[in-house]
Amino acid sequence: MSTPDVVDELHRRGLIAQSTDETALRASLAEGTVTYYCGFDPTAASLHVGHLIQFMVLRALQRAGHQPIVLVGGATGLIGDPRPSAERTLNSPELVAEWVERIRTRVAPFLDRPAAEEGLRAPVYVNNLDWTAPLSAIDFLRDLGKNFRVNRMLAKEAVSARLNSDAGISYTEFSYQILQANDFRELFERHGCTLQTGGSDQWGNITAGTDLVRRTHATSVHALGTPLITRADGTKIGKTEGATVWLDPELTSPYRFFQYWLGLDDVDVRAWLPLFSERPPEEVAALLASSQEKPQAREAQRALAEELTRLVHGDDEVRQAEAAGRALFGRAELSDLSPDTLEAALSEAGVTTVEGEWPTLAALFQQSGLCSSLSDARRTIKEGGAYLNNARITDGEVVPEPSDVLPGGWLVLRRGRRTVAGARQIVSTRV
RNA sequence: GGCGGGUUGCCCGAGUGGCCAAUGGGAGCGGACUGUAAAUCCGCCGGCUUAGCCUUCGAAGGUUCGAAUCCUUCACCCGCCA
Repeated sequence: MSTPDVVDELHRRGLIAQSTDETALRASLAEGTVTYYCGFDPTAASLHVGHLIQFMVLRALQRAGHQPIVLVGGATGLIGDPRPSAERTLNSPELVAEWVERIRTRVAPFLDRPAAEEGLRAPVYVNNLDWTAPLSAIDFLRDLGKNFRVNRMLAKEAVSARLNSDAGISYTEFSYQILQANDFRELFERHGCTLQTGGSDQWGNITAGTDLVRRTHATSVHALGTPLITRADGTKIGKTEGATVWLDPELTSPYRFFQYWLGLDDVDVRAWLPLFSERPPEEVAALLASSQEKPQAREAQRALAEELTRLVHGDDEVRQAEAAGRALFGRAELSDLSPDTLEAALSEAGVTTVEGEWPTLAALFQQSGLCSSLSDARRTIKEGGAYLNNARITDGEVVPEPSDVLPGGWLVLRRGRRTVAGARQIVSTRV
């Protein structure tokens, strides 16, 4: 029995949108351990669910016995890769450095855990600031710049889109592809890295790297591009209620993370399940069939929510998130829930505390973050979208009654069908 | 350096002296219908002590009874020319 081919697996799951010479890549992967890398730029304090697909590729290759390198772009994050729309705002070096660290610690579990538990190769972490910062302008122009033809650089989609837009493009962002190309060259020289994976929106930068290695080392190295994932409604992955779904639990609670996947529509979950699930193909097929036959059961959504929450946040958080969901969306009367259950559920959903007297309900909605302003809270109440303990609120100017308070001192606030927060009064001890 | 064009609410984009808190579209939010789905329909979508008031149209000044709209200066962006 031959070992399953990792390229086959990636294709089956739809994780490959484009690649360089695939025959050569397959041969290389079959021949022995390949060192491969994927880079993440610190453009925010955390990665988000859109980045998960890169980890799926990294993990599949790791499982096949290859050596991962995770690059965090301490240098490229200072420059900014060209977005199709407009120039990026530069972030301060201090901030970028902070994000680099934060991202690096969050990313570890994806590859370190399999290394520890299954004896796979442990990832190497690198920061491109290490080799980019020492580059002088002379080095950059003489040693690197000579390898790049402006004609080809202009032809890259990210650049040409901007050239044809009102926004134009700065020399800074135009240079980005050279830095990313140089990363591949550095990793080839330092670690023998011969494969880069990344999103298809990065394809121009990725091939700039394979070209550079070919020019400077007369060697063909490889690249794999993942498909760009969009939702059925055309919006980007990972946005919900106007907010990004981050991987960092400080920014997006595991509960909300779980709810994001659970709330996917049927079209999206069917498209995404193969991409994001590492279950055996038969299980994935069964879930897809279930989604077709009895979509209202939402089995595919639930399976995906459990699997990904477990991957990103761990077993305990899956249990908490599920229990919270059951408590807050279940049929049970809130007053029948035990204080412990209620507290656990609400702390997952989001909690606000009030010192002293209860404010008006409208103010409570604003303080809980459910509404962005008092006006917003009043508006929501007027529209019939605000609930206290699952009962619609009609007057926002009243103060909660003692009889409203649930066991444990909680009020359950809800906006719309499914955005929930808890509020509790703190009896301030006299100073 | 010269000439021209531009900077409007989350995004795109109307608006060239009062009828502008500012048309329209998208995103978002709420309701109805559902399956914690999609589609659809209806409503909302700067803030507040909400039949009223306050602060917005790159920044600062100015003209005017009155300015997003006119003038001046500054900043930034785009294009053509040098």
